Amino acid sequence: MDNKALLHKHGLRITDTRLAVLSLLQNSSKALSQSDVERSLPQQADRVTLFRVLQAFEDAGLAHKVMDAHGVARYASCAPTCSTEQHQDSHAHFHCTQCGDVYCLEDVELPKVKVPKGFKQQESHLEVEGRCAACA
Amino acid sequence: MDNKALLHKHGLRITDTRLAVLSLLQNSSKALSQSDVERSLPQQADRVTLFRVLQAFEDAGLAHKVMDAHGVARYASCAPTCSTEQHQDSHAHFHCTQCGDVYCLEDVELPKVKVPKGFKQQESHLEVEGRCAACA
DNA sequence: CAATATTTGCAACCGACTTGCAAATAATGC
DNA sequence: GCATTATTTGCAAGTCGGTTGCAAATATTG
Ligand SMILES: [Zn+2]
Ligand SMILES: [Zn+2]
Ligand SMILES: [Zn+2]
Ligand SMILES: [Zn+2]
Repeated sequence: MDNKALLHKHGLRITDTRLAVLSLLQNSSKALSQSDVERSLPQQADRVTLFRVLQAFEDAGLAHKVMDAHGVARYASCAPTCSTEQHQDSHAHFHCTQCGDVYCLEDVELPKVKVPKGFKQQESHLEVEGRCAACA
Repeated sequence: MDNKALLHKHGLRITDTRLAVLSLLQNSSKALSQSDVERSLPQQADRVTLFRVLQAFEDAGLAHKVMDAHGVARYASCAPTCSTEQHQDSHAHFHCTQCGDVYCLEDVELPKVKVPKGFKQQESHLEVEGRCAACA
């Protein structure tokens, strides 16, 4: 399935910017911030548009958002099983303490945690810190 | 040991604002953002001062910083074993998806994760999402 | 109490995030 | 293809958290 069909399947109209951003995310080994996308995009697009494209991708289950160590949102493409209804991104993330880059890691079995009385658990995420290959 | 001695032990001068912020963190069941602190403080202080107080607490090992789901820093008081040299806050954190509040949880044994070749792991943190007692 | 080092408040700036609105554009049906 | 409609885009502008430089205020030292 090409990306036009992919966008359509997730209920989004096909535009040049969306196609370009989608490819960018798919071909990146790391999660990209909005400004990363803005800088890497072959064509140029307004910041607000990129903000909304990334937001739409997240809503549609095409990309998931990870906060980096500075609290800036970074996006990575989703597994094919993600949809508008539900994301299935249970994998861990690696945060480089030097350059700040964020990488998706494999799925991991997470330990059970005891929460205070009355609290309801939904999902858990593991965040790993360290140095990436370039910085180590 | 009272808080004056505690500040002194961590190499910080004793000021009214620092004492008040320290008590606030110690008596809070949740992690507090800078603006939480500003709102809850009995006395009033400039927001830059609070920023620097929290920053100093983190450097000194008196408080640790957790990013909430919106990428805003929240602070919680540290275990007595934390110091300028090293933090020992290996516990998990609970993030309420409704109100956004962050709570420190117990220590957990974390699973080993495989990272890409050349990457160096340092620390890992577990983030649990769900509803807190008030929101559930 | 004087001398010194630190902390505070203020003004100001930055970057990320967000919204409203009008113009441009994609999808739909003839 | 062409008109109609719903969506997307760009721009202006505003919000908020985080951050710095500097001078005034204050804590510590002796
Ligand atoms: Zn997903
Ligand atoms: Zn991921
Ligand atoms: Zn600590
Ligand atoms: Zn904590």
